[in-house]
Amino acid sequence: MAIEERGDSAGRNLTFGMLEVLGRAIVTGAYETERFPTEAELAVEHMVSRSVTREAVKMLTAKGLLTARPRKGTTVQPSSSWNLFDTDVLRWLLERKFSLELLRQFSELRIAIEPEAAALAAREADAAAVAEIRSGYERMEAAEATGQDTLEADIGFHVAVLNASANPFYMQFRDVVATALRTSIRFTNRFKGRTASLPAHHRVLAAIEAGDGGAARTAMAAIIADVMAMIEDSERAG
Amino acid sequence: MAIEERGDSAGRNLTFGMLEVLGRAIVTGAYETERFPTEAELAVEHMVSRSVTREAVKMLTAKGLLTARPRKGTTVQPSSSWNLFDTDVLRWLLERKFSLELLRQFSELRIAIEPEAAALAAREADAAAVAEIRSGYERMEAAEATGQDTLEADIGFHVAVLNASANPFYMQFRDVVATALRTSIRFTNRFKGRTASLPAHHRVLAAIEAGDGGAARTAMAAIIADVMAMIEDSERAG
DNA sequence: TCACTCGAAATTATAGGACTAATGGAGCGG
DNA sequence: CCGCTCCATTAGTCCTATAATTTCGAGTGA
Repeated sequence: MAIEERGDSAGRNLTFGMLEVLGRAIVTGAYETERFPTEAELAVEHMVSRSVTREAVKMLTAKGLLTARPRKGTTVQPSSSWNLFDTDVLRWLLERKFSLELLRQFSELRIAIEPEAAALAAREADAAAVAEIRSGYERMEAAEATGQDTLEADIGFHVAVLNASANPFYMQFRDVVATALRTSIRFTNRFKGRTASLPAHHRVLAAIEAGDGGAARTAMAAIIADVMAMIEDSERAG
Repeated sequence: MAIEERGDSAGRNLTFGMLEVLGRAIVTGAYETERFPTEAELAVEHMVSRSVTREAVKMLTAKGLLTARPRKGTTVQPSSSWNLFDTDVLRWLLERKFSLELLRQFSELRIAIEPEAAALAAREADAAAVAEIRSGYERMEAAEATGQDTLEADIGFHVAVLNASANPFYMQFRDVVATALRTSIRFTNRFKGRTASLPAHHRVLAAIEAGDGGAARTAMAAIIADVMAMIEDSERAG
């Protein structure tokens, strides 16, 4: 199959297109049973030059999905060495191999990150960062009223809190959280009428504005715990 | 400068060698004032073919350090889009641009991750994972006695706890924590006679063996808080 | 029979040339 | 002054040739 023929978005150029195709194939387990093709085979199969093939393979290598050795060929790495905090890898996983278990594991991570980020934000955030959080909250209020834009508003709020932590390691989770929330909407949408709790989010905002780290941590923890409870209910329900 | 002439380890091949050289140069800010060279210039400058150059650039693109567009050239991305949880990127940062601030920010992340990982480990760890943690602790005891191997034993303990969480997102921090601890030894070594507290680590082990998540969380939090206090003391001292 | 060496084959790694495509800017025409 | 066209620049793509690396097996000698 030629890459240009794929119906969905193939990326800016042939290399990025091939990156998407191969990345998705790898995370969905297409090469768990059969060996990964050689450069030459990939080039023929996807109707691109060896240069394009090699560059795509190198990018996947950089993300931890592949290794290449002369004579041995190119092989898929065990999933334990994939970089899950690479937004491409995470997106492939969530879009193509979504599972409640994966969503629960990701939410377990949020339990660690976001309350602590909120606490940091309460201590460290400057006026602009706090304004971003407030603006995110107000957008959620507006979305609540109209029923539109709820997901993006929710994402905006959580991203604003991460940004306000003034710590690059926490800020790193921006894209990760945004990607995960956006792709899991198919799941959360099943719960009609269940939107993110405005009062809970307001408690986070108020605590950060007051500079109260402990209260911000507690309030954010409550939000994520709520998400977590919903997921665990679903897991029990099957 | 030809890559083969570099004194330090250049990686398995020319492409990986160039990846290291360019990656280090970028994170240390070598291109903050001057524009990033074009493919052709890089190839000439490093005396490699355009193929090698392009593959190295593609790997750096995959890690979020570069973007390339026709006519515009290859440009360095703002550090906010670098993937800090890529072990290469983190290693370049810590080895070449070490600062107390960076170490403190990283420790702030550990405050979020490791206590929660310990709590998960207490709930989820199987016998083999617990055995790994115990073995890590015993290695620390032995290291304490001989004064050798203390750093690697400490790393082993913390990595074993992350592994025991049975959550791939927490396990992802294995290499990151290992890299950070290993490269910050130059700093921690300045505190002669100050080794990781054995009793504190034993409390973590005992809580996990007892399946007591709350106690494991508290005990691990104490360990990281101790590290954090040391860093903040140093920051005040200058 | 066993171990050891050495050669051949497979596959990635490297080099380099030719051409294409995209894009930004200069210059030209209205 | 505006807008269009054309040109220069740079990454993107394709191709071919050769080198380097490593596995596997054939052969060889004890």
